[in-house]
Amino acid sequence: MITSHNGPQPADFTDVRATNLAVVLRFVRENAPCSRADIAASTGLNKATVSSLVADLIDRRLLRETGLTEHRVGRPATMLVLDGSPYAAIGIEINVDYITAVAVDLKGEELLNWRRSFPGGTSGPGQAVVAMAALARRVVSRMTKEARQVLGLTVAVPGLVDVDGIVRVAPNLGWRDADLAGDLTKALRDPGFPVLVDNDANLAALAEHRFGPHRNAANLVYVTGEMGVGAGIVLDGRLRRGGQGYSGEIGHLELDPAGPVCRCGRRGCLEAVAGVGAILAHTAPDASPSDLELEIDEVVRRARNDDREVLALLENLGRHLGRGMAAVANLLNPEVVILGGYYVPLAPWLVGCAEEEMYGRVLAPGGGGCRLEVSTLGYGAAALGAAARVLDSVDSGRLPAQR
Amino acid sequence: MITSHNGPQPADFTDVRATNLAVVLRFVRENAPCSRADIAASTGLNKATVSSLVADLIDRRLLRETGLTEHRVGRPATMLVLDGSPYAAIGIEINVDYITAVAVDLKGEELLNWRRSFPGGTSGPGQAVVAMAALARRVVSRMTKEARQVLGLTVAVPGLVDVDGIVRVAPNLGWRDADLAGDLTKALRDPGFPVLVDNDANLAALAEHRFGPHRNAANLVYVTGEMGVGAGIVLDGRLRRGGQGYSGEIGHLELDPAGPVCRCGRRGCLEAVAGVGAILAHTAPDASPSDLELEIDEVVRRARNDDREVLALLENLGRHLGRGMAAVANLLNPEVVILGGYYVPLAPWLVGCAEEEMYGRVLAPGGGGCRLEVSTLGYGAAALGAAARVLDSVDSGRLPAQR
DNA sequence: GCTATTTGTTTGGCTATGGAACTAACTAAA
DNA sequence: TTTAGTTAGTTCCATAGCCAAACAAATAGC
Repeated sequence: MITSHNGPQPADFTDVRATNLAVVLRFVRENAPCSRADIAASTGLNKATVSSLVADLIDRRLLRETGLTEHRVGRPATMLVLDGSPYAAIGIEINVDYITAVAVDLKGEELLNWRRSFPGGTSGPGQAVVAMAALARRVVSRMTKEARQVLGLTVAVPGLVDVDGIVRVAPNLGWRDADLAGDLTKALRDPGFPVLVDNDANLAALAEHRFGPHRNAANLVYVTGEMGVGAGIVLDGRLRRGGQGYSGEIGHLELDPAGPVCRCGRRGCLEAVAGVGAILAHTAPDASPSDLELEIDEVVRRARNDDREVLALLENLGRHLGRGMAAVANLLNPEVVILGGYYVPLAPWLVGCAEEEMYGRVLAPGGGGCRLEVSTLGYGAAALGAAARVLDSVDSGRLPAQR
Repeated sequence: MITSHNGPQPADFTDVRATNLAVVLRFVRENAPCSRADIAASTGLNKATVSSLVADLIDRRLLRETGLTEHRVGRPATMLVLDGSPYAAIGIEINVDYITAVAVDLKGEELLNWRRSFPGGTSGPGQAVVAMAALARRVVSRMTKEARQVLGLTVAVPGLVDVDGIVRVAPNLGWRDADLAGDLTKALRDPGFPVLVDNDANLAALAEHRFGPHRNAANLVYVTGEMGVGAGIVLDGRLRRGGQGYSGEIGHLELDPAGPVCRCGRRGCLEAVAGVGAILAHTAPDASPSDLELEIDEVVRRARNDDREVLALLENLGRHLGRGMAAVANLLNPEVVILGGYYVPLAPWLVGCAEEEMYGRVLAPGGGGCRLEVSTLGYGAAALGAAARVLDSVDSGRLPAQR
């Protein structure tokens, strides 16, 4: 595919072909089932060209013909759909206490979703690589058994991942400067597919952009509330990682210089006043990070029972969150900000006040058209996004070889 | 040029040609003088292709052959340079008290830089359109007299400009929902070149990206300190405008809920604590907006004379500014944040403490590689960027017709 | 003057698009 | 049942524009 954004990148015919193959593939993904004639009419490509492109994609087993249309004037059309069966994309998410693996087919249909508990907190990625490699091998072998070719594997890490895929800092895992992609590739011994690493919020944003209800939005921000708070930024239809890959670090956006002390040492960081930790500090002051999910469940239970203290804490959190999101909305003007992670179960008590604060602070007329929404993708968003990362590279022209 | 970022956009041969023409043009812009052989070697295009492309560009009078190299083994090379003479791009910047017009040639050489005082503050863009049209006509006629073809005109406006070029709100000008591009096109009566409108900070960012000392940075943020504070965001080599075109509104980033009241009604906005108005409120409480420049000169004078009060105010402003820039750096991870507008003359007293605050707050290792710098483009940055906007569309493949 | 070297052009082959004509397969109506 | 009309998809050909290789041109150095 012809990439226009970074300097002199000459184009030739193979680029045209790749671009048009990707155009057809994406069109079918979004409009399946559809006919060759539909594709030609909607994309502007010539009928003959579409036929040639479709034949190519069928050869590569990316598309498949289904039945014909009936009971219409004129020759019935041969309908085309994405062929889900021959390929798989794998996404793995690692966190303090668990590893999640998902596999999806070309359509994005989830093929499997495995979660393994994982005793994190060790002093390096060594054990994690072993555990991830083991899990990945089992996923790959399952996919192979289903006669699927694995297109790629991406790992979502809660930390700073630089442009080369090196994990620079992952505070909750205790990692620094870990070449996870390299180590994992080695552990998998020539896996035959690319292994990538990226930040979890970035990948969750990608998942929303591809699979979420706001998949039409070319500009969206995904904000994840775990122990920390991170964001993934999609602008003009692509993930924006910044100069070194460290974009989206909003956890230490300073909201109130007189606020509570954050674990980073300063006061009033978004994370300290609007992270889920800000609530747990009151309701379960000595919970360990690995009990996070249970503690949140407890908060939800108390909120459901109209526990005054918890409701007040949640409202306070929501207001601070709304202020943070206003900053994001003013700076980036996305169509939507999507709350994920532990913000999801807490959303019923957060979103109202967060919205109120946010809309009141966005300068652009009509709030700049920016809505605040809650993720519907569940906890596995980052893992799903990791798989989506693989599909993205297919969609942008890196098709699997013919035959 | 083949744009890959927004949905199905099929490609054909003319796209390949346009892409490669743009590749050659950009290469020559950055490496002139150079030979056809250089271009082929560096871009990877075939020598024959380069010859054909260069011939085309010479036909369109975008390139010109200069002398030959001498005293080298082998056949001497015909050197190529951008042909500055036959074209011009016009940028106009409108502000409360003045209108600036600049014209540049293809190389970006400034052909003229006119500044007219303009009694703003009226209740609509009508007078401004008349004044701008008059100025534009004079610039155009000067360009025509120099036998230059005008490639386009862009207007920089201090306000929110939506994706269609409508000025939604321009507080200092008192405008709302003004179709400036349309009105100006009408006033110029079929000018024969495109007329565009964009936000001033966006365009200044573009100027930095093309002409500034950090022109290599694919990710940069330009922050302008006028009465308000605005930002222009370049990520992955292109201006990012957000969903509706309202990105970069950092003026009302809330830094301190207990801070001074902002003109927006809330407290502690970046604009209220780190806008130049925050100083003038103390040093010249009843200055009119149109005296801004004089008042800033006075502040600079007092700072040079070690006026304690002013130095303290500047340090305070710098610290707040640094905190705001830390938010930007954490969220976007640009290679550089460039301070412009009235921050430039005040920079000697601001940058030190702003940097200190910023670097201390950026989470990524090594500050994420993000530097804080001061614009060297002067007051006309937005007007220059407006002209650069025109050149950008040429560079991305919209070449003037042959002959 | 001869050779080596480098530049730029010419020629031919190849790929992939677009347009037009054509075949295919159906519905609807006479 | 035949015929006209409609839509789908293929075939054939012209064209654009890339690449590779051969070639012509112009120099330095011996």
